[in-house]
Amino acid sequence: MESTHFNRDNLADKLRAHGISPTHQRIEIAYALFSRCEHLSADQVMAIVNERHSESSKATVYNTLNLFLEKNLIREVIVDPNKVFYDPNTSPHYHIYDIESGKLTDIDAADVRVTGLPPLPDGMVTEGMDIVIRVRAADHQA
Amino acid sequence: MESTHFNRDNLADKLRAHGISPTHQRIEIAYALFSRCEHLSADQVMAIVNERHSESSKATVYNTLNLFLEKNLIREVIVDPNKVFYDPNTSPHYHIYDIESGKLTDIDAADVRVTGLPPLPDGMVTEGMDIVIRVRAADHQA
DNA sequence: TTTTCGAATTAGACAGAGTCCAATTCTTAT
DNA sequence: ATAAGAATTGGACTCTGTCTAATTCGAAAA
Repeated sequence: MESTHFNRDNLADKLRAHGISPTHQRIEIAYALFSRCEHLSADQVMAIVNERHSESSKATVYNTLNLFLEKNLIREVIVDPNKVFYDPNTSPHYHIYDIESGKLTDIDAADVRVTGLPPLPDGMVTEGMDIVIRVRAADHQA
Repeated sequence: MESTHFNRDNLADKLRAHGISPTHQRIEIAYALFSRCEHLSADQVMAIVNERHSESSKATVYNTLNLFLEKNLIREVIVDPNKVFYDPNTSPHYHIYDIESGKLTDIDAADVRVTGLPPLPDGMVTEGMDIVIRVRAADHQA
């Protein structure tokens, strides 16, 4: 099982599997996200993709990230009021957020159990649940 | 116990109790938040406060909301990538977020139990936990 | 009451994230 | 090879939020 190892070729397949035609720019953006398995903001993605030569414009980066979101290739994580993070991990999981460094860490949802939630309002359907644990280095005072 | 009923006078006391000198503008902003018990964005607060006459500038509204946050008079809720909501309810609670209307509803934390969370990384301390249940009207398709 | 001085407020310039648009350039099927 | 549609682009634009320097407020001292 080498499927965790992404290269441009199997990423193109992954895009096609999600109904996305794999253009050069889209593959580079997917590669940025999936090769390093991190939570990246749009401008981090842009910086990575354009490291060597200019590969993608700002508009394309945003278009593509939103397309990936729609097609459920990635998820967005909203913890910082200033920017959205994009998460290449789409399996159910929650997050630990270091409020000082801004670093995000995954928590596998499989082990987590939440009980005592009230019933949803009538005619409403769950789209998902986000849990964010905000943490801080113990020695720093708030 | 009529303490749930806020007027300008007991709001001034509430501000003082949190170490905030109660100016005219601060009281109006507090009144906007606490009289209606809703989740408001900064520009909603500004609109409410300036409904009749112009009472507070944009800078004051932002300064004041951030001051209230620091002094734990209110909390911020980050669910919408576009704007922060300010929450006059500081007792432990979570949120239901209607992704179509943007409406936020409180869930009392007292009944909710979360188990199976991994231990925190070494030297880290919890600042708090946010839970957001994203919902949608059942008939609308995603 | 008047003066004084630090605190609060203000307008408007600014910054950064993200969107929009019309023009250009790629894809791809024929 | 070509035409039609899709993707990409730069740059202008919007929106939320911050900053700054100047003004105004208000409480305490005189």
